[in-house]
Amino acid sequence: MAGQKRRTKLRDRAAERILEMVISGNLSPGERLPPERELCERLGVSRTVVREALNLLEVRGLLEIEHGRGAVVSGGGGHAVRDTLELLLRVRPRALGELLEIRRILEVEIAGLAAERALPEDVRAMREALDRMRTRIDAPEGYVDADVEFHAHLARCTRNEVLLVMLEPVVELLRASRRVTASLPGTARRALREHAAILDRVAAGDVEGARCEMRAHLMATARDMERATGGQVVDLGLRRPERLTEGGS
Amino acid sequence: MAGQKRRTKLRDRAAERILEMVISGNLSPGERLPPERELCERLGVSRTVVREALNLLEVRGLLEIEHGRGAVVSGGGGHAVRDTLELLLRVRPRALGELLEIRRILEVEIAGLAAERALPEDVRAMREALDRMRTRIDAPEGYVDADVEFHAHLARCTRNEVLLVMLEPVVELLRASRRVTASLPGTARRALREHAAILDRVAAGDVEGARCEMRAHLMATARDMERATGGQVVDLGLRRPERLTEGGS
DNA sequence: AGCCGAAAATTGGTATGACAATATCTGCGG
DNA sequence: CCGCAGATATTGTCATACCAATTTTCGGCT
Repeated sequence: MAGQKRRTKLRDRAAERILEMVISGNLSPGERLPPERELCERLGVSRTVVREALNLLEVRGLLEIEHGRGAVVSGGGGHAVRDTLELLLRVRPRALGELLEIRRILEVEIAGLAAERALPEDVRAMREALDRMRTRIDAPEGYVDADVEFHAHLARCTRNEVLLVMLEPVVELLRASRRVTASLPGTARRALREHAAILDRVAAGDVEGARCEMRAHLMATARDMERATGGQVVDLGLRRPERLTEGGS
Repeated sequence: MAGQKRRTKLRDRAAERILEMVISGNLSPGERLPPERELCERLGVSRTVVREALNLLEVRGLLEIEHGRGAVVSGGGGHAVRDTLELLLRVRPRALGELLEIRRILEVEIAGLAAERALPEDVRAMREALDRMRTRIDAPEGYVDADVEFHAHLARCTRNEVLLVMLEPVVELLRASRRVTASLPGTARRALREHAAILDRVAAGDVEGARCEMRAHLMATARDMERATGGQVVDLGLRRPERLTEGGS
């Protein structure tokens, strides 16, 4: 026979071909794919199959499909990993502690790598982020945002996008927890000091020092969290009645 | 109207409800879900929607759908993360180097955590794996398998499943590369020595020592790979004409 | 001409029904 | 008891129709 067995679902083969179209067609993020009906003709399958294939690629993070507009190539594709891990957490909540451990590992190394690779402009931008943090130190909302931004920027210094992708879900999930710790008196100011210390070591290119400061910072944060919750494992607001998939970037 | 805006796609709301059914129903991995038609009645939507919802949950790793049999709850859910990262690599191949860096970070810490948490039976099992490795040292196939198994078992010692999930894709992708380095004369024997050294430190509970040995091992491996490929970035056989999704666990 | 809004065209979302492909169960005959 | 063929259950694919959101077109008005 010409083709092998039809064991693989049509949906998957269609997704594969669409993926190849995207890759070989050099479609940059933001560009639109042909509409479903046209893909049907090109691939020689029904619209059902094309839709399932597009859905597959959307869930995997390659596309973003919008009602009435079409499917566009997604940049980054970070939310795919995040959503997957989020689902994992909802099925097995005990995985949260494990995720925290991974975050600890990665962030410490991130600090080290940042010390190796940060450019002057990175340092400058982070100083500004730190300043913004300082001004909003009494507004919990803005403070948490600035805090997250600081960590994100630090990660970006590593010039490792995949690292960013793998870290993003964790950070996102921890937003709520930071809000908890930020409500404790004094912690915000202390965190600010620690961030400054990290940035100082990064700016100096002191790899081991940066790692060390980050480790200290994370340990202090963990201690705060424990204190704030009375040793309980935190309920990080994982209830999400809707939005199993992602909407905006 | 009772319900709020219809902004969220029916597919997503259906997936959410099915997910809740799985969670609240305490369905263990391996158990079957109701057939599509029954879900249609229960959720009050068409089969189209139910199918797209099930597909979503399958891609996310919660389910495994088999033709003619139905949808069963999947254990682990590791392949979901792997497939997502794999797609990322196909769209942006340059991400491979970044993934390697992440692996380096994680494996070093894994060695440290293993030294903290390995149980006697773990050590025993790993010694056996090492012995199997020793006997097959001249058969590249079996050697690579044993090597991968050693690293996997080490990761399992951390008692951190999520860590395993995040590491799996990387290891899987690196199988091919290990085959390359294993073909160089002497490397297999040297890797064996290094593995033994790591295990020795783990068994002794020497956290820093284990980290150190692992770091040395990875550096040596990287050097070999560089030597074997003449400094080229390796082409790790990422071509996969089919199977965008996963079949077996 | 230029602006604005309604109508038309485009495109994804949902519903329905039918049939094919595959797995599982059932009962008959040996 | 075993083996095998048919019946049954369940997912996979197709075709069609219509709904909903968005974009584009175009005609009327200023």
